[in-house]
Amino acid sequence: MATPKPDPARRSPCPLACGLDLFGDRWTLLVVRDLVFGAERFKDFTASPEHIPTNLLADRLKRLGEHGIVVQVAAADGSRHPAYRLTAKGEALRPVLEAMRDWGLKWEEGTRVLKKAAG
Amino acid sequence: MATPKPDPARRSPCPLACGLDLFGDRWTLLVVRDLVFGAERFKDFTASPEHIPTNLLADRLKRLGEHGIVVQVAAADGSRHPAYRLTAKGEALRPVLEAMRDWGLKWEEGTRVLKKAAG
DNA sequence: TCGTCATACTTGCAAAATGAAAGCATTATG
DNA sequence: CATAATGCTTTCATTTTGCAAGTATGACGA
Repeated sequence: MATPKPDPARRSPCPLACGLDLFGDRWTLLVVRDLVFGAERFKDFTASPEHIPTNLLADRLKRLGEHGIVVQVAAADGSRHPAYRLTAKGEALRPVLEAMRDWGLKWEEGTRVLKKAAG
Repeated sequence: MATPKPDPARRSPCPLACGLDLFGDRWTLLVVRDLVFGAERFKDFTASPEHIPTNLLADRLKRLGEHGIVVQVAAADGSRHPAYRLTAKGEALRPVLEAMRDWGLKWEEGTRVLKKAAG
């Protein structure tokens, strides 16, 4: 198979710019955070303190799915409602979240970690 | 001095959410990247391959200034045009950029580092 | 000092994204 | 079976983005 072409919509070959095209907004990394924290179901995400609008949540889950960061799996409890899980590519974002968390804790007054990450 | 209150506009005390309110968009961290790479003047930023619109660049430099991440300094070459520099708070974002860079390099096809960071 | 070019923005506007609210299937529960 | 919970979609006002053009100031050579 030929070498896959880089996305023509990409702004530059910079890995940072490329990442920001994917999760450079106010919500996407919070969804990833919730997944790291063990969220699986739609309502889990809406229960987070930031209260993401449901239309944005649906959109973000879809986008993350399209980019191989999230997959739908059968719910562990046998429910037929969809459950979401991080892929390896999604789990690999953990160091990004940790770096941002550390920065926030050090430089932004009044921030604190709310729970421990699952895993 | 009394304990400073947390920003009432803050979505939650989560350091991640707080950081995203500041740099959760497609451009802000690219501006920080350019500063790490040694950019100082307005035109330096516009010369980057992503070609940030000038109205957004002006807005982002202002916001970063208001949040103590960037300061205006006298230009090293004696010019009276403004020069921008990262503060310690801004330099502290370096691990965030590095984590995102590493993620992009590993998971996003065709990305590559364009230059070496200054400093 | 005058003219010219570069720099550093600001303004205007169309298009896209955001976010609040309500609506509505489908699934679970008593 | 009735009712509630879940997982979305739709609507629409507001905000943000991004392109293009305009403008004001600084730098520089004649």
